[in-house]
Amino acid sequence: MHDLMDMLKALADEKRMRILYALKGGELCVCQLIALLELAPSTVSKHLTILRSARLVDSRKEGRWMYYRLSKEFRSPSAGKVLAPLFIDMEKTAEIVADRKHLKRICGEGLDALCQRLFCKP
Amino acid sequence: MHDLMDMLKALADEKRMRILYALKGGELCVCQLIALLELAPSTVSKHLTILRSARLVDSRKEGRWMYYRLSKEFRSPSAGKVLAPLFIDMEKTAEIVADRKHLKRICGEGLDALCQRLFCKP
DNA sequence: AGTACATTTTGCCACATAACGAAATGATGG
DNA sequence: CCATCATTTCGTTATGTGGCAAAATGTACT
Repeated sequence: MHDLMDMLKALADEKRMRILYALKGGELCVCQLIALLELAPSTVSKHLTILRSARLVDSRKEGRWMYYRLSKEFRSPSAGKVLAPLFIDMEKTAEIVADRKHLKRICGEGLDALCQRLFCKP
Repeated sequence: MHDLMDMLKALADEKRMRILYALKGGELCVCQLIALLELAPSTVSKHLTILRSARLVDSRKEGRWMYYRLSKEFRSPSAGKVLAPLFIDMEKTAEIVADRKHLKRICGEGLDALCQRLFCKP
C-alpha cells in the first residue's frame, strides 16, 4: 500500500502531471522541463526526484545534460493502466494544449541556446 | 485540468483509498466507515466530503443514517478506468486484507448496536 | 588543474491538509 | 415541541508540501 500511495501522491500535483504528459512524447532534458514549467531549477529537480522515487520516470545522464523519460517498468504493473486514461483526460485541457505548443518551440531550440536563455547570460 | 487534479488529490490519501475500496463491495453507512478506519467521526466526514466533491462517491440519506457509495457517473468518464487497476493493486496489501476481514465483522453487526458501541453509551 | 555550467541538495518560508474536540445541524420518535 | 442521536461544520494544532535562493556536486572543455 505504501508504494501505491507514493505513486498516487506523486500524481497529485499539477506540475508533475504536466511533466509526465510532456515525457509521453519522448525523453526530455531538465532544462527543457524548466523552460516548459517556468519554475526555478531546484523546484523542477525536486519534482523529478519525487517522480523517480515513485518509479514513474527514469533518468539518463549524457554529457552535461540529464534526460528524463517515462519509466517502462513502473513499480506497480498497473501504473501504465492508471496513466493512460489520465493522459486522455488531460489531452483536451487548456494547460496541456498550451504545453504542447510551448514544448514544440522549446524542442526546436538547441539545448545550448535554451540554457543560455534560461540562465540569462549577457 | 482542475477537475482532474481534484480527483487525483482525493486519491492521494490512504484513508480515502481505503474508503473507496470498502465501498467497492456496496454502499456503507458513515458509522460503518468510522468503525473501519478507527478515526474520529468528524475526520471521516471530512474525507467523505472530499471524495464527494471529487465526484468519486455519492450519498443517500435514509432515516437516521447516511449511506455512501461509489459514484457511477464520475466527473471524468475515465475515472472508472483509473480506479480499477488501483483496486487490483490494493487487493493484496496487508491493510486491505485486514480491512476486508474487519468490514465483514462490522457488517455482521446491526447499525444500532454498532453506533451504541462506537459512541460508548453505558 | 582549473573554469564553466547544468543539475541537485540544503535551508527556509508560506500555505495546505489531516487530525481531534466541541458546537451546530437536522431528522426521528416520544 | 422536545429529546435523542448520527452526521457535519467550526476552530485549533501539528505536520507535510511547493516554492525559491544559495551552496554543493559533478561533468566537460580548455
